[in-house]
Amino acid sequence: MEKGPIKPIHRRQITTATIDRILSMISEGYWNPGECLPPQRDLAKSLGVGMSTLREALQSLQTMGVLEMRHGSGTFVSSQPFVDPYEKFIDVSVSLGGLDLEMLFEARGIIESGLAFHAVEHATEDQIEELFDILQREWECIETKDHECCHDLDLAFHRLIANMVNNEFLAQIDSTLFKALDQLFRVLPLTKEGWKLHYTVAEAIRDRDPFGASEAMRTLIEASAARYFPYMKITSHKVEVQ
Amino acid sequence: MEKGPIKPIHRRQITTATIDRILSMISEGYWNPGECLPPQRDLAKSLGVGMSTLREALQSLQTMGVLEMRHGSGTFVSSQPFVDPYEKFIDVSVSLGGLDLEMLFEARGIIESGLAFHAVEHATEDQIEELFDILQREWECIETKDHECCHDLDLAFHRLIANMVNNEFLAQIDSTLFKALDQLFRVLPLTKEGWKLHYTVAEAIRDRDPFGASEAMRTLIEASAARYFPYMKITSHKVEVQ
DNA sequence: ACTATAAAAGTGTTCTGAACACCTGAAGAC
DNA sequence: GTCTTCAGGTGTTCAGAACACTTTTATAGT
Repeated sequence: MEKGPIKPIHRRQITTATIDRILSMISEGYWNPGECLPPQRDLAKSLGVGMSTLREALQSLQTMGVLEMRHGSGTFVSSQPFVDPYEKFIDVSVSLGGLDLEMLFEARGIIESGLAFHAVEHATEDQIEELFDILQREWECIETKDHECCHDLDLAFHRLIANMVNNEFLAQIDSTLFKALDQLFRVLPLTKEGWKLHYTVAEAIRDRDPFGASEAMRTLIEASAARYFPYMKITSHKVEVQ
Repeated sequence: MEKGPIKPIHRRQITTATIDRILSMISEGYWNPGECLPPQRDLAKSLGVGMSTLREALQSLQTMGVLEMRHGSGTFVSSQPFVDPYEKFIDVSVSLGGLDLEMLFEARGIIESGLAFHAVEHATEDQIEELFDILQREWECIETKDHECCHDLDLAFHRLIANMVNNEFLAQIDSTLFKALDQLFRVLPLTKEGWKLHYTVAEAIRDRDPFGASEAMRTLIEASAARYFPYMKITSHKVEVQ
C-alpha cells in the first residue's frame, strides 16, 4: 500500500466556508450595514463557487439576521445590526425538549430583575413619567376589562424598562422570551394584584432604589409564573429594604 | 378593465415556507431528535419543491442548529436539542456596531449575578465542595503564576455556578458571553484581588445567602470589566448584607 | 468459516444553465 | 405634468448531471 501524499485537510464544506467568508468580510467592513452586495451571479463568480452554494450561504445568513434578500432589488447587509436569532425557533427548542417553560420563566425573571436594577440608574425623568403613564392606562384597561389593551400595555411596561438600560442584547433576549411565553401560553390578563406589583416596581425606579426595583421585579415575574405553574415553588425571600 | 379574481397574496417565499414546514413537522414530533430525514431527492419531491430550494432550507436549519447534515450518510434532526445560536455571530454583531463590549459585560454581570442568586437555593453540598476545591486550585495557580491553568479554573468557576441553577438557556448564553469576551480581549490573568471576590461569592453560596451571592457576583464582574474599561463608571451600591 | 478487500448502492454536495418573478427606472403616451 | 408601458437588472426556483463520502454488500483469499 503506497501512502501517497498526505491529504489536504479540506474537510471544510464549501457552503460553510462561504458563510464564514461573507461573515468575515462584513466584520471587516468590506460591506457596511444597509449596503448592497454584488448580484448573486457576479458574487458567485468572484468567490469561485456555484450559485446554488452561494445561495445556501446567503439564505443561512438571512436566517441569522445578518443579510436581507429583496426579490428583484438586491441582497443587503442588515441595517438592524443585531436581531435575536432565537426568535425564529425557540418554540422548536421547547418541542425538542431542550428547553422547558419553567426554565424560560426563570430566565426571564433573572434578566428582568437585573434590567430593573440597572434601569434605576439609567432612567430619565421622561421615561419615569412615561412609566407611570402606562401604569395609569393599565388601570383603566383593567377597570374596563379591555384585555387586548391590557396585554399591549403589559408588554409596553416591560419593554420600556428594558429600553431604559440601553442594553440591546438583553433587551432582545427579554423581548424574545416575552413573545415566546406569550405565544406558548395564551397570556393571562393583568389583574389588580399584578398591577400593584407593576406599581411597586415603578415606585422603586422613581425612588432610585435598585435593590427594591430588582426585587419587586423578581416578585412580579414569579407571581406571573405562579399563575401558570401553581405547583412551582416560589423562591420568595424576605427583602431587607434598604 | 375586468377585475378578475383577486390575486392571492402568495408573497411567501418557497424557501421560507419550506423552513417553517420542516420546523413545524419537527415540533409536532414527525421526526424525533437524532432521527434521519428522508433523502433530499425524495423529500424535495414529497414537499413539491426543487432540490436547491430544499437545500437552502436545510442549510438554514443546520445553521440554526436544528439539523445536522452528514455527507454520504443522511440529514438528521439534531440530537442535542438545544444549541446556542448566538455563538455563531455575536462577533459579527459587534463588528456591525449592534453590540459593544461594555454592553456584553453588563449583560454578563446581570446574568451571572442572577444565576448566583438562584444557585444559592439549588446548589448541592457536593457542588459547594467542588467550588471550594476550584478556589483552592486557583490560589495555587496564582502563586505559581500558571496563567493558562488560572484561566481554565476561572472558566470552571463560572460554569459550575451556572450549572448549579440547571437553566440550560442562561447557562448557554453566559458561556457564549464568556467565550466572546475572552476572544475579543485576551483575557487577563486572575489576580489575588479577583480571587478574593471569587471567595466572597463562594462563601455567600455556602451560607445560603442569595442577596450576598448575587451582589458579590455583580462586584466581581464589574471589577473584571473595570480592568478593561478603566473609565467605565462602576455602579457600586452599598449592600445591606442581611 | 473467517477476514480483508473491492464493488455497489445510497446519500449529501456542487455546479451549470435555463426559465420565471419582482423591482426599478427610463422611455413613451396622454 | 402625469400616467403607462417596457426593458434591464436582480432575486427565485427548478431540473439534471457529475462528484464525494459513507455504508452495505459481494467477492476473493486464507
